Formats: sequence, structure tokens, C-alpha cells
Amino acid sequence: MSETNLNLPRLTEEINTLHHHICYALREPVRILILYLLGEQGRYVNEISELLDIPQPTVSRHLAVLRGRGMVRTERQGTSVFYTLSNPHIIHILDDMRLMFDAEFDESADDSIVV
Amino acid sequence: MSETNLNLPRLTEEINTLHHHICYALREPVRILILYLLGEQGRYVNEISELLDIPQPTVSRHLAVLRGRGMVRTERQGTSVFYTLSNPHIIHILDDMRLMFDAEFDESADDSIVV
DNA sequence: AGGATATATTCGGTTATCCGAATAAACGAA
DNA sequence: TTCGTTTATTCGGATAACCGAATATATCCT
Repeated sequence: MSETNLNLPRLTEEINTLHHHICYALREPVRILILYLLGEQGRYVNEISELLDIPQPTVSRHLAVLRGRGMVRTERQGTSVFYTLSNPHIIHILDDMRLMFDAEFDESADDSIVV
Repeated sequence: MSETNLNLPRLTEEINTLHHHICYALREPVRILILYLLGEQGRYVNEISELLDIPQPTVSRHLAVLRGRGMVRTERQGTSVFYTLSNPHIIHILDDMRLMFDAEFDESADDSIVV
């Protein structure tokens, strides 16, 4: 029988929470891009839409995903809504991921099918 | 007109790479769990299957996703295959994510629909 | 109130991902 | 080579996520 010192039920629970709060938001590359854009400075929805050349409803939907996870904050200003990153640390984490595979992953990936 | 100092074409490209190499692998909670399991120690496929109580073909499919991105390495030993983490740093990154929303995200998430 | 602007949500339809079951492939032992 | 063991892959079918278009909501101004 296999054994582990990990508390699997608890870890599973925590990972589900992690996934729900953060990883889910990173499913779409465009959402990561929006995070970087907001990492530079706060933006209005139409600015994001313009800069990325993406229809406004699509941007709003992606922002809703980030908002629902508390990754961005909003401040209404008249008819506009100003979005900012809740926690800039997400950018460090994303940069850290990029460093990780820059350093090592590429050379070690096998050549089997990449789904 | 909105402007940004970000090099959007280049950033978009880099984010696509990031997403393809890492974020995609984090789409499924069970894959994150497998990463943690391998973070503790290397494992054979059937051990993972046993410990997580998941059918072996399902485990193999998830491992294939991780393998295709170079996140895990394999070493065949007879009929068995031993899996290890390519780069334990992924665990630090995941832990970092957990710390991030533990500290801040929960209190700031609004109550709109969380997709 | 009525119109203009900015943002959010809903609605169908398409695509992608996932799972379980069955099968295939790799290897060792007899 | 044949069998048993372990792992990998394939094949539907079900589900979930995504997008564009249309619509709804919120706010301000006259």
C-alpha cells in the first residue's frame, strides 16, 4: 500500500480553493494579459478594450471573472468604471512562472503530444 | 487614444507561451494535486492512482499533460514508470498563490456571480 | 423625463476539455 | 512466445467555457 505524509483531504480542499480563486482566472491568456495591463496602471473598461482590440462585452466578461475572485477592484466614476489590481503580487507570481520555464522547462520537455 | 508603455505584441506572445507551458496544466485541480504529491517524493503511476483514488488511465492522461510541458520527468523501471517533479519551484509558486489570497483576496471579493 | 455614454449581462451556438471504458503498448518472467 | 503487470492511448459522449451579438443597466446631462 502506498502512503503519504500529506494530509490529502485537507490538501485537496485547499487546492480546490486555490484553483477556484486564482488558477481558474488564468485559464484564458487574455485574462493574464488584462492582469499585466492593470499591473502597469489602473484602466477604464473602454481603455482595455481599445488597447487589446477586444470587444467591450468580452472585456467586461473577463473582468467579471477577475472581479468575482477579488483579483481586481472597481471604482465607479460617473458612467465609467475604473479597474485596478487588488494585489500586484499576482504579477510577481506570473513573472516567476515565466522565469521558471525560461530556465529549465523548455530543455526538458519531451516531444510527445502536447495537448 | 489610450496608450501603454507595455510592448503588447511581445507581451501577448510571452503570455501565450506562459499559458501553454504552465497555466494550462493548472486548469484541473487534480493536476495541481498530483504536482504536490510529486513534490513530496517521486511516485509510480499506480501509487498516484491509489493515493488519489483515481482510475489509472485518468492519472496517465493528466501525467501526459504535465509531461508534455516538461513539468515532470519520467524514468522507466521495468514495467513501471517513476515520475518526479522537473522543478520543485512550481510548489513554491503554488504556495505563494495560496498565501496571496489567504492574505487579501477573500476579504475583497465582491458577491457577484462567480463563474 | 429623454437621450447619450459607458459598462454589464444574457442568449445561442461553437469549440474544447474532461471522464470512463475499452484497447493498445511496453516490459519482464516463465 | 505467451502470460501477467504496468502504463499509455483512443474513442464516444457529456459538460463547461468561450465568443459575438443583442440587450439591459447605470449614470450624467439637458
